[in-house]
Amino acid sequence: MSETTAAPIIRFGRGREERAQQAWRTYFETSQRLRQVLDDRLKEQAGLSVSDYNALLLLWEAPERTLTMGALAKRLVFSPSRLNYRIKVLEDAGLVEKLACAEDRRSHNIRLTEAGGRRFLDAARLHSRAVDEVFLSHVDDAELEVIETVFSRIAKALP
Amino acid sequence: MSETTAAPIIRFGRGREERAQQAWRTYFETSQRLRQVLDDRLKEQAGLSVSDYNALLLLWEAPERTLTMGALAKRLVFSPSRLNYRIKVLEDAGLVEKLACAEDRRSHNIRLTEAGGRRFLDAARLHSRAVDEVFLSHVDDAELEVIETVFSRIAKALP
DNA sequence: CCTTGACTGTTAAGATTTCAACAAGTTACT
DNA sequence: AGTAACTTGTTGAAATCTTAACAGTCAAGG
Repeated sequence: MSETTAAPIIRFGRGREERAQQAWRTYFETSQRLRQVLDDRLKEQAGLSVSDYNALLLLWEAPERTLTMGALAKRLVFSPSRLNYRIKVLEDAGLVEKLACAEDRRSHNIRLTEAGGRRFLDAARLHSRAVDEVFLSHVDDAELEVIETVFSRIAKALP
Repeated sequence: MSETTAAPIIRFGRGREERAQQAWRTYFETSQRLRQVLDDRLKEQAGLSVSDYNALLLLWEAPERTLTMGALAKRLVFSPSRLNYRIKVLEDAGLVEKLACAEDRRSHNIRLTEAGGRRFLDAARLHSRAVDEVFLSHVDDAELEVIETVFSRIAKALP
């Protein structure tokens, strides 16, 4: 640690505050690595980024396998323009199609194509295996329940 | 998917597998939103991305406030070329300086400047407040310990 | 109607990141 | 020494993402 400063902000081993920040950091760094590993693996095995996979997942689950741009942008955490770009890519790859929307002519419906569905299912098999391997297999039931509880509580409180 | 017992076609009630995937998803989505919120907030309040903040944090803690490119790239989860670009930005901003390395002449030492240190401390105050608000304040001690335990276990097992 | 303001996406330009190929320095082996 | 293999970092081009400004549509009030 540092010797020069009189009152460093970062200290270890003192109160709840310090241990809490340490726990945060462990969580945060691991979380980042997890995402990286899963992303690399999915790209290699299925040629999809985790973000694109999540887009397909949301469409797969939606009624008619269809969602508007807005709905997608909100659930993925994407800026409208990022989504726009990404959808164009998925569209060019034939996984998704963009349709005019009758009720609201500003809006566009994005629908999973047949090929997109097949591609999603392939990826889902591989991805959930990877999630098991890097995450779930290291967590017992009680721990998993704590995680589920805590993170949904946090999600509710998020802006 | 379970090979050991006869797998029922129809399951009544959700098994560990389904609940586990649900917990994963809650964790994963919330995790993404957390990062987003903290990043936005730190950018607004201190003009630093969370990634850059973490770079400064690692340097702050290092002996001599100095690390090599390689050491930084590894701890941040950055490709060498991304780190290279980002360090150039921090260098231009005067927060960091790049020095030749005597022991290994391929290598470069990155050192936090005086201004970088001040900037880091400012950001650290704001950031740790934000972390409290969006994360720590929603987690009690027991839960926090579970999280610390689980995520360091996972980190150890990561490739 | 008709205007005003909000909502939904789109675009262009610039910033950042990835990817692949590359240099230079080190290490191990002969 | 001399060479091959590896490690450390850098580069340029292409892909991706952000930001700010925009066009079209809707919805509410006068």
